[in-house]
Amino acid sequence: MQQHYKTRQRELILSFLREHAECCFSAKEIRAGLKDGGIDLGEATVYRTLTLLVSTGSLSRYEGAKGSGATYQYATENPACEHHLHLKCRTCGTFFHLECSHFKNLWDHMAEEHGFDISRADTVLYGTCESCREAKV
Amino acid sequence: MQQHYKTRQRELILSFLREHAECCFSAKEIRAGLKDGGIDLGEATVYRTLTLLVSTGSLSRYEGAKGSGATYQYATENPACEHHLHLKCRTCGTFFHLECSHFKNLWDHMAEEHGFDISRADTVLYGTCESCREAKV
DNA sequence: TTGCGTGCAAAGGTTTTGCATGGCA
DNA sequence: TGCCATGCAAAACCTTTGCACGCAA
Repeated sequence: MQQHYKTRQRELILSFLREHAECCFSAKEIRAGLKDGGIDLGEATVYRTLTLLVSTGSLSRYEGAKGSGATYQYATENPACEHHLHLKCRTCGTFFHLECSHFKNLWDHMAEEHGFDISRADTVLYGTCESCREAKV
Repeated sequence: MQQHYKTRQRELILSFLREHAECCFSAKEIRAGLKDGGIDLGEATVYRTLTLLVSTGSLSRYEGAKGSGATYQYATENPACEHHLHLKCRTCGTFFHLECSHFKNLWDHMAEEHGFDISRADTVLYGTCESCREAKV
């Protein structure tokens, strides 16, 4: 197993995401966000760091929608996340976090009846949010 | 609203996906599949056609996993798909279709209690399949 | 000192776009 | 004939990789 050093860059990236734990950011946005704070990191470093932090469980990675790349988010280790669901509106692009115990049934059912272990952190349900549904009418 | 012509290329791509309605294909795979049949379409044409067919509802588009691109599948209009769920194993990459009435509860709950209209065709749940779970032990 | 991390530049893969030509209606 | 579609090549994007230098432990 390889060892990991604690570096300024890793701290910066992780801090940035921890301070905005309710949002998802693309690699580009993270880089831009840090740049706004006067910190300029290499592109490769950002990608390598994100990959590392996802593998250690510090971050979650979500596959991007059409055209855009993947997005990353600080992974809260709150046990409440067992019932946590991620939603993304196809129309306005908003990303929602939903706490609802109703979902536990689904995960359990999937695991017990279908042998599939759903990754809560990775999974995003796509659809249309309330505001956009109303706007369409 | 723009009009659409019925062209040989569109028919070919749609036929290919309809004949393999149980599978997902990347743009590259679709092109390769047609090439095996002696049909060589331009790259841009394939992408433009796929985008068009998704917008008309003939196809579903799924965001690809890390590294790979998006995949497309023939959109069956079977009402049974109301209970249809898509799963993708992060380990082996296998794509599963699962028919289970259990999910209707979730969709209904989402719509009624949270105002979010989930798109069945677009949504993919990520996790680990049975075989890979066993292999890990 | 040792070995991992960083930054730059270049490369890789997927998808989009510009433009002239081709084809449907 | 009038648009829309196709094909090629080039470009745009996002992400990864190679390599020399820098830095944590």
